[in-house]
This record gives sequence, structure tokens and C-alpha cells, in this order.
Amino acid sequence: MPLDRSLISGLALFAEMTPAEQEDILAKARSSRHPKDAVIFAQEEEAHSFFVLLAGHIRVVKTTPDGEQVIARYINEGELFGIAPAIGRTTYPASAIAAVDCVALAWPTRLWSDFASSYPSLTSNTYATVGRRLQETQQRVVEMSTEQVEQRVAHTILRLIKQAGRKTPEGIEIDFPITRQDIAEMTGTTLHTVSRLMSAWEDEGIVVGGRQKVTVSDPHRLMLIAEHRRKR
Amino acid sequence: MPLDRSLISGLALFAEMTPAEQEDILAKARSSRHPKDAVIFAQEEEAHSFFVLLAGHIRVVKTTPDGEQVIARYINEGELFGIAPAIGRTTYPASAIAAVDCVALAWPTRLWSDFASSYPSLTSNTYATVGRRLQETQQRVVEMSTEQVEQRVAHTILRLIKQAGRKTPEGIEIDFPITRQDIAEMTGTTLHTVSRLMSAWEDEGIVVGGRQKVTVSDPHRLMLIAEHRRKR
DNA sequence: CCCGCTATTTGCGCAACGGCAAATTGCCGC
DNA sequence: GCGGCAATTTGCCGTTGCGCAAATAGCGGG
Repeated sequence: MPLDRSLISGLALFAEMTPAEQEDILAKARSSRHPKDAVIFAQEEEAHSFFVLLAGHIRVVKTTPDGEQVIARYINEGELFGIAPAIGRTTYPASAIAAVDCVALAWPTRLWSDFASSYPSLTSNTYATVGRRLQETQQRVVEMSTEQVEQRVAHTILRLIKQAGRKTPEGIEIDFPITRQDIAEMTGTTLHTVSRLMSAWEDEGIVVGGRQKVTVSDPHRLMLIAEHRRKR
Repeated sequence: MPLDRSLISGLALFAEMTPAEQEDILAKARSSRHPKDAVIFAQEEEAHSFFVLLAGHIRVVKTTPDGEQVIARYINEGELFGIAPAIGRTTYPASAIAAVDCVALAWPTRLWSDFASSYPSLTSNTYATVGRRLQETQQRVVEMSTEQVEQRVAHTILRLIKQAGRKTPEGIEIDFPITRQDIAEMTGTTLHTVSRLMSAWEDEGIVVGGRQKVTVSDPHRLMLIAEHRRKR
């Protein structure tokens, strides 16, 4: 069945395209549903498709040869993912896993170069995204190099509530299930240390924990922890 | 004085352009010399130009609000740098410092969009570069998350001799002056720890140290250290 | 409603690494 | 040739945060 243009007309990525162009792109897309925990694509796999996430949240994970995992980022609604072809790769550099039930649009990789030449706004938006991710990743390197674990975890949680926060009576909550282990894999520490930190913060009334859930009740104080300088 | 096309005709970045196109691009370039330790551009500064390095080595450094520094990467001959406009930024995200005397070509930032539309091969090469840097940076995050300091330093030195190594009677030497502090800023540790590690390696005959110099005499053994898994 | 699985918490000990201080070395410029 | 400066080395100690182990707590399914 044909896809409705309203699916993508609201996304910044396609905002500068005409309705006809949007129809054209949609006509070539295939929509896909992915239940929670499904592997949408796997690291090292041939990059058959690239995607736009319409609904849900996706975890992008790198696995090392000896089985350790690092979360590269979370993808939010409206974002591109799996854009290996755009950066000159033929395999995916990481795996994408549905953090909740997800809906995405997918296009065969081989269409990328057609799209790139036909729709300059798509190209420039894509590269702006890649550039932004490069910035974010560099920032993460800086944090890992210069901050203590406590500050890194605080920064990471603040970033999560900023990009996927939802207001609740108790504070701002991360909109998808996330474990202590996940937070550890985003910050380069262990689930034990994350658990200890969050327990301490909970005692101080800064956050409210829960199974696969984090709610920040006092963002300001969490910011103070994140910015706290112990030296100098 | 006009610049000679031979300056850039050998660079992969311009390889797919016609001689006439190369002339056109060169005509708009300004060449610049930068003595060792010169700041070519500074973090946060308005991005007035983008560059290609013709000769020398450049250190790209991020400085935190409290004055700590992290080396984002080294730029080698033939590489683009300062390409803020290409990733949708108006200021430079880091500073660029000449590690040795350097020669570069510079173009005003406002020309970027003209070039991007006139020379598709330049665009795609540029984005391949950005993509590669994103990969490298992610890899660095993975290393910082999962490896001990010793392995990280070993990996970093191996990477340096791979991209800027020069054969000498004693082994392979990094082609530009680099201090223990610099290596610390690439690996997220301190110059003390780097010094201790390198002293130990020197005792074992794996490297030869020197002031602002590193020579690897036994790359194979250094690789073993880099890959050494202590757990599991 | 109970079972079983997974996530989380927490105590304990220790190893890796950073901080500090001081000595030493090599090099550049005068 | 020498003085001064920057880079490097090294010892010692303290702390952070990890490894390990075991207990506990939610949650989903049957």
C-alpha cells in the first residue's frame, strides 16, 4: 500500500522539498516495524538500506572483538540512521537495536547516490547531521579525557533528558527504557558504579530511580554535579 | 603570484577534477606559511577560511572551559582541515596549531557552497573525509571505554607511526615532534603515566625515546601490548 | 497469584592511575 | 661554551572506580 506524504512532511529533513519530491521519495521507501529489542541491522553487515526513524527510539551499539559493548548514540524520531553509504562505507559500523517498538522508513542503499544528486537539500541536511554527530562524538572524547565518572554520568543523563525527556509529576523522565548497564556503556564505566552514583543521587533527592527508568527531579542540582570541577 | 597546478594535482582530493577545474580552484586560493607552533585558527573563532595542508603536520586541539586540552587529531599532508562550513558550523570547533613549519592553501569560507555545487567530486571526497573522521572518533570512544591506559597508548602510537611514520636505522619514528604530554592528551591520561609506560617499553627494547621523539623498534611487540586482553 | 528471570543494590578488597614533588637531562640561543 | 628553559623521569602515596560476590527487588508470563 502507498505511504502517505504526511508521514514525512513534518520532518526537518524533508522540509525543503516540494510535495512532489516528497511523494517521489516515499514511493521508493519501504516502511518497517521493529518490535522492542529487534536488531534492525548488525555491525559489519552489508549496508543494504538506510533509514529514517518515524516513531520510537533506537540504540546504536558498537561491539568490540572481545564482546564488550559501547553505545554510540540513541536515535530519536525524525532522525536518519544507517547512513553508511553517505559516508562512503559498504558495511554498517555499528548495530541498531530498537529500544522500544519502532517504525521506520527504509530505502535501498543503491538509491543514495540518486537521491544525493536529485535533492540537494537532503544531501546538505544529511551532512549537517553527520557533522553534528562528529561534534558530539568529539565532545564525548573530551569528557572522557577530562572528567571524572560522576560528572560524565551526570552529563550523559542531562543530555538524555534533553533529547528524550518527558515531564512527569516527579520530574523529567527519559522517554524509553534504559538500564544502568546502558548508562555505563554510554559513559565508559560499569553498571555497579552507575548504580552507586544513582543511589547516592536518589538519597539527595536529585533523581528517582526505577527499573529501566530514570527520572530527574532536580535538574539544576544535577547540572551542578556535571559542571563541578574538583581541581584547579 | 599565481600558484602552480602541480601543487594540488597529486592530491587524492582533487584527483577527479579536470586541469581546468584545478586551475580555477587554485586561482581562488591563497597560500600561507605557518611556522612551528603558530595558531592557524583558534577554537570558537569565526570560521573565515577552510584549508588544505600542502606540507607539514598540524595538531587539532580542543580546550575545555577550565583550560585542559585534548588533541582531536593530527592532520597530514594533503588533508583538508578547518572545514567547519561543510558541516554547518560558523565557528571552528577546535584550534589548529602547526606541529612543524607548514604550508597550506586557504579559501574563504563563503566559497565553500560554490565549490560544493560546482565540483561534486570535491564534495564527495570531503564528506568521505568527515565520515572517516567520525569513524575514527567513535573508535577512540570505544577504546577509551574498554581499554586500559597501556593499551590505549600503544594503539595511539601505532596509529601515529602508521600515518606519519618514517624509517630510521633504529625503527619507525614519528615524523614530527611530539611530547609525552601530547600523547597523554591523545589518550586521556597524564604525561607521567605516558612517561612511565614508555620507560618500561624502552627497557624491554620495544621503543626508543627521545626528547619530543618516539621511535618504535619492535612494532610487533607493541601490537601485542595493544591487543592484550586482561579479562575474559 | 506465584515463579523465574533480569535488573538493581551494596559490601569489600584491591589494582590502576593520578597527583605531587623533586631530580635530571637535553637542547637552543646567546 | 654556558645558562636557562622545557621536557622527561621517577619515587611515593592516595584515591577512584573496578572486580567479585551475594542479596534483593520488580516485572512479565503462565
